[in-house]
This record gives sequence, C-alpha cells and structure tokens, in this order.
Amino acid sequence: MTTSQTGSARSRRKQVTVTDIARACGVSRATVSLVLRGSPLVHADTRARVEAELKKQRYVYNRAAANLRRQTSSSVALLINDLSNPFFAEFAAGVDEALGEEGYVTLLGSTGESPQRQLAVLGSLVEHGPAGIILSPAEHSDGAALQRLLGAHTPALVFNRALPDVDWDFLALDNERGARLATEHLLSLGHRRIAFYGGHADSSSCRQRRQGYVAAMRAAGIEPDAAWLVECAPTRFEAARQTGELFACAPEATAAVCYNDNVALGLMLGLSARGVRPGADFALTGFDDIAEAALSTPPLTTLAAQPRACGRLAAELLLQRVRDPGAAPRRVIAPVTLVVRGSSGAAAM
Amino acid sequence: MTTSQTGSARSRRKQVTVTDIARACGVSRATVSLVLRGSPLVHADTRARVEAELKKQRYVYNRAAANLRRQTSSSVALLINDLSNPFFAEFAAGVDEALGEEGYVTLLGSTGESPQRQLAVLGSLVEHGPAGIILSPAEHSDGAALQRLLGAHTPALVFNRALPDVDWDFLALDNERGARLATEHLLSLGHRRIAFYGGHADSSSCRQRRQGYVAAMRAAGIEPDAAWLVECAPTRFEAARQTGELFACAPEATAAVCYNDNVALGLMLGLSARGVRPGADFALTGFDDIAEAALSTPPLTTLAAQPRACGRLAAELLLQRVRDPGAAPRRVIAPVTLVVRGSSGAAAM
DNA sequence: CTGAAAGCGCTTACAG
DNA sequence: CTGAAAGCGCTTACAG
Repeated sequence: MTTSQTGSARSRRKQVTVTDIARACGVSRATVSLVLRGSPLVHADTRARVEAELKKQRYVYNRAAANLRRQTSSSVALLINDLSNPFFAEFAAGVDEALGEEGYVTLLGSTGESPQRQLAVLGSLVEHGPAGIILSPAEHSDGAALQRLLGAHTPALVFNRALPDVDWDFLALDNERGARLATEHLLSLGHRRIAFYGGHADSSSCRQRRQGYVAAMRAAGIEPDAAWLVECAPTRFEAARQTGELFACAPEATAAVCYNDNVALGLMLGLSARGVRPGADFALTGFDDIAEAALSTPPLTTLAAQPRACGRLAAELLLQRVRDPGAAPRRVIAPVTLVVRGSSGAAAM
Repeated sequence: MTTSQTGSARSRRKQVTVTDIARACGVSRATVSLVLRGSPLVHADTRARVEAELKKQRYVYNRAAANLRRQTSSSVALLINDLSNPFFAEFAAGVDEALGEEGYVTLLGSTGESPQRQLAVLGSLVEHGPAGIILSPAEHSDGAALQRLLGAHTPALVFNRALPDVDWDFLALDNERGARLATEHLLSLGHRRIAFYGGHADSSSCRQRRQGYVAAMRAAGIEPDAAWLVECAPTRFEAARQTGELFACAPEATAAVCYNDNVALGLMLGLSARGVRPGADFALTGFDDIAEAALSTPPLTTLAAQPRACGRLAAELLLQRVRDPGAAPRRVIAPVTLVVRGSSGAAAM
C-alpha cells in the first residue's frame, strides 16, 4: 500500500447477497451462485425461481468478491500521458470499447508525461488488481523501475514509445514508413532541400521518423545535411517559437517534414508571422492526423494513424497476452497512411 | 449479473499476502494489517521489521479484498458519450485528476449517445461497486430506468444534460447566460436579424441556450421570429448540410448564434460553399471553445467552459455526496466566458 | 502492544 | 440436481 491518501467510501447500505436470495427461495447459496454463473446443472424450475427472486430483490452481483474468490480479474488499467491530447483520447476510446466487448472495465490513469507520477499512478493501479496494463509511457521512463513495480504479476503492453529494459509486448505506429511516405511526397513535388523539424532525438518515435526521412532522401540521391534535422519540443507553441532556429539551421530549405501535427501547425504560425505562406511559399507535412489538421489554413498534409483502431488492437493484444502469459513478447506495427492536403503544395481549399 | 460475456482472467500467480509477511516476521496477520493501515498501535521496532519484509517480498496490497472486508469502495465510475469529443475528453481528464488526488480510481464507460448502451454499461459498472457515478447522460435517456438501476446503493452526479425523474446532484454549464452573452455581442456589433442555429429543441441544453438568445433579443427590443430558431443535429456535417435550411427559414439573417462549436464550424463550411464569407459577410458564434475553434478560418468567437475545471468540480461534488449521502440534492452551475475572435465580425487574423 | 477468531460476498470441489 | 464446508485476502472488535 502506498503511503498516499486513500479515498474509501462507506457504500452499499445493506447490500442484497446470494444469501438473501437463497433464503427467500429455500435453496443453498451454491445453487444461487450456479444460477448466476449460468451453470447447466441447475433444474429449470429452480433456475426460474431464483431468477425471479434476483429481479425482485434488485440483486447486484459483487464482482470484486467473485474475483477474490476465483482469483480472477475483470479490469484492465490504461495509463496514458494526457486525455486532452486528441490522439490519445481516441486511442483510449478504442481501448475502452474493445475491453468492454470482452467484459472488462477500464481503469484510467494519467501521467502528464512525468515518470515520477507514472510510477505513483501505476503503483496505485496495480493494487486494484487489473488483469493487465496498457501503458503509453511518459518520456524518459525508467523501464526497469516499471518492470520491477509490476513484477511478474501483471502483463503489460507498451504503446507508441519503446521502453528500454522491458520484455513486454509493444505496439507502435509505423513511424519509419510514415516519415518516408511524407518525404517521398515532398520529393515528388520537386523539393530537394527538405528539413526535418521537431521532436527530441532521444525519443524512439523521433529517431524512427528521422530514419524514414533520411532513407527517402538517400533513395532520391540526396545526402541530408545533419543541420537539417532540427530538434524542438513537440508542441505547437515551441514549434512556432523556434521557427527562426529552423531557418538558421537550414536557410535554403523549401519544405519540412514535421515530427507531428502539433509541430506542423506551430510551424505554420511561425511561417505566417514571417510573411511566408505555408503551402505556397513553403511546403510542410505533419504526423497523426489530429482533427485540427483538416481545418488549418491551409489544411495539413499528414499521416493518419487511426488511433481508435490502434486502441482496439492494443486491447486485443493485451487480452491475448493475459490468456497466454507464457507466449514470447510481440512487436506489432500499426500501419499509417498519407493524407495529402494543401500544406504540401497543392492549392489551399 | 448481466447475461453478457464476462472477461475474467486468471491472474496473480502466488500472490504475496499478509499471511506470508506475518509468518516471515513472526507476528500475526493483524499486526501486518495495522502496519499497512498506518495504525499508531504498533511498536516502532515491529513496524520497521514488517515494513522491511513488505519491501523484500514485493508485497502488493489487495485493495479489492480490503474493500470487501471494510465495505468500502475506492473507485468512481465515469460514464460519458464519447472520449473522442474533445470537450468530454478534457472533462474526463479533470475528473480523473481530481479523483486520483483523493485516492480513487476512475472506471471508464462510454455510451456513444445510446440510451440502451448506457443502461448496459452502467449495469456492468455497478457490479464493480463504485463509490459513486458521474454521468453525462446520452440524449433521450430514461431517467427513471437509470435511477432504478442504481437503486439507493450508488450516489450519482449528472453532468451537462438535465435528466428527468431523478433526484441526483446536477452540474451544468451556464447555457442560458452563455447564449445571452453571445447574442449581446452580436447585437453590439449592429446585427438585428440574428438566427439561432442547431441543436435539438427537446434537449435541455438547447432549450436553455435558446432562452438566453431570446432574452437578449427581447432586451434589445427585438421579438425573434420563431422561424429564426432552426434545429439541426449538433455535428459539423449536419450543420454544413443544412445551411440551406437556415437561409430558407431566415433569409434576411446577417448573423447566427450557433448551438455549439461543431455546428458553427459546419456552418462556416456551408457558408463558404455558397460564397458567403464567414466573419465578413455573415457573423456567427459557437459554444464550448474546442481546440479547433481558435484554428478555424476565421477563428471562432465562442463560449469557453473550462471542461477540465468542470471535471475537477464534478469529482469534488460527487465525493462530497459520497461522504454525506443524506444531504439534499444540489444544482451547480459552472460559469462560461465569451471569447471574441474573428468569426463574429472582427478582421480575421 | 499483539494474537486468535470471525466475517465481507462469492465460488468450488465434494458428498449425497 | 442440491447442500455443507472451506477459503480468496483482508480488517476489526475482543481478549490478553
């Protein structure tokens, strides 16, 4: 138990239990339990009587008690950085939807990109005994510490960002291919001096996107200058603020592959502020296809990842792992598709 | 227990329990339990020995077992329509954040605006024994059925949309005042023939927003024509599609107060498609201040509701109710502020 | 300050 | 097909 405060509310005044139902029907608690679990062993008449009584007394199944006795769990924990990021909100919606269909409930937790909070929240979530955990790690997470915290108890699936030193399942976007598609698209429009803007070089997703960019450039016979890879925190604000930095490093660039949509949208603001018209004077692409991407001016060419489908897939992979804890860890790549809009050079809508 | 499929996973292989710790330390299980719960009754030396052993054996507290024995709960259920709506995603983030601080975990459920699914999901959530429920009801919810399902067991707080026939706490945005502010703003810019576009007249939030609009118009000496109140499903797509409808009903209108941001963004598309420039030829306002509002062309004048703060407030209100089930039901109104941007007539950015 | 015992609501062999 | 009994992991009076 953590030392933190612990909300615990006195609840259920005089809960109706199997004992009440059994007594009212003149059968044993075992029989009521068998009815509840849909066992074929119970005589049809008995079953009907019990079911009527369950309804009459408004019986509510106590899943926690059943789980305790059966040594099972009917929950899965979902730990993400922040629901206010639409990509993760959609992902969470997909996870919850798929888990619900399989009879599991989602325990929510969020970290706000803080590895400390991540450990604390995870520590609290495991006390609720989830069957497994879907974790989209905070940046700079300590994989070993997380692994230690979960022990061998609880299987986990890591989403989106590789975690060092763990042997859990991993689901990631096809970052490398996505960035390659974006770069090839810009190349096909005639751009040669293309920068890569945004992200932290020490994050796995940034590294992979950079690799895709470099691969596409080389395939076109261009050796990208190291200075063309410009770091920047992946937020709209920072991307706008550091637009000058980008042009200081790559003054001759005519286009940029951006780390993600937020960076691209921020860059568009930064360009406009300098009198450079995005899409017309300078081409750029994003990554994620968040809702704003289609609504910006010009609309943003980007890579669509279907976060809801990813969420569903994550839930399914985790449940497979829960059912078969012995299987070898898996790496699954979710595909990503290029969505061409005005920002890469076509006329704005 | 519902008849639906029920995921339940065999988990925890050989969990470490208080018994293991007690045995290793040569004390009773009661003593270990007292240490866990921070009781001052335990001798400092004993406590230290037990705590060392807890760490050594990687003990994980089983909150479900404790809750069963103590007849308490450490979870709260959150039932919303859809996380992919950014307003509700922010709300959920606020709820989860505030609940976490109080030691509760959030059980997530979503309804997709279906009253049937809402009943089913709620039925499944109550089996997990939450201390309370925060419910943002689906449209056309059956309040009586929901009340019956929860019984007197579980306190609930209703958010955003009034529910008939229930005596639960209620937290709502100040719809009436928000629409009044928006209308007054358009009036102050010189508009006289202002329509109200979007929403279903039978939803409480739409009725309240319409009331605010009507009140502001009357206060300005204008009796709004009934035809100027045009219904439309509150989605971007429908609002764009029915733009013609709006002008058929209110051909002389020069401005519109829209039910929400999605309606306003859809109307902007519909206007542009007809060659009418939003913000320049026709003024409009939204409601909610979703992230896209600031990024549209022109940016959208709208009402900001601080969904995250609403979520925190909802969590706090619910926990108060959990602690004092006897108190009279409360109605709380969350304030809303006007954010003026280009769509209502000022020059676009 | 510590321990033995009972019990939260459920399920599951095991008899019958 | 049904019932008596034990037990999941924890907590809490109650003795000592």
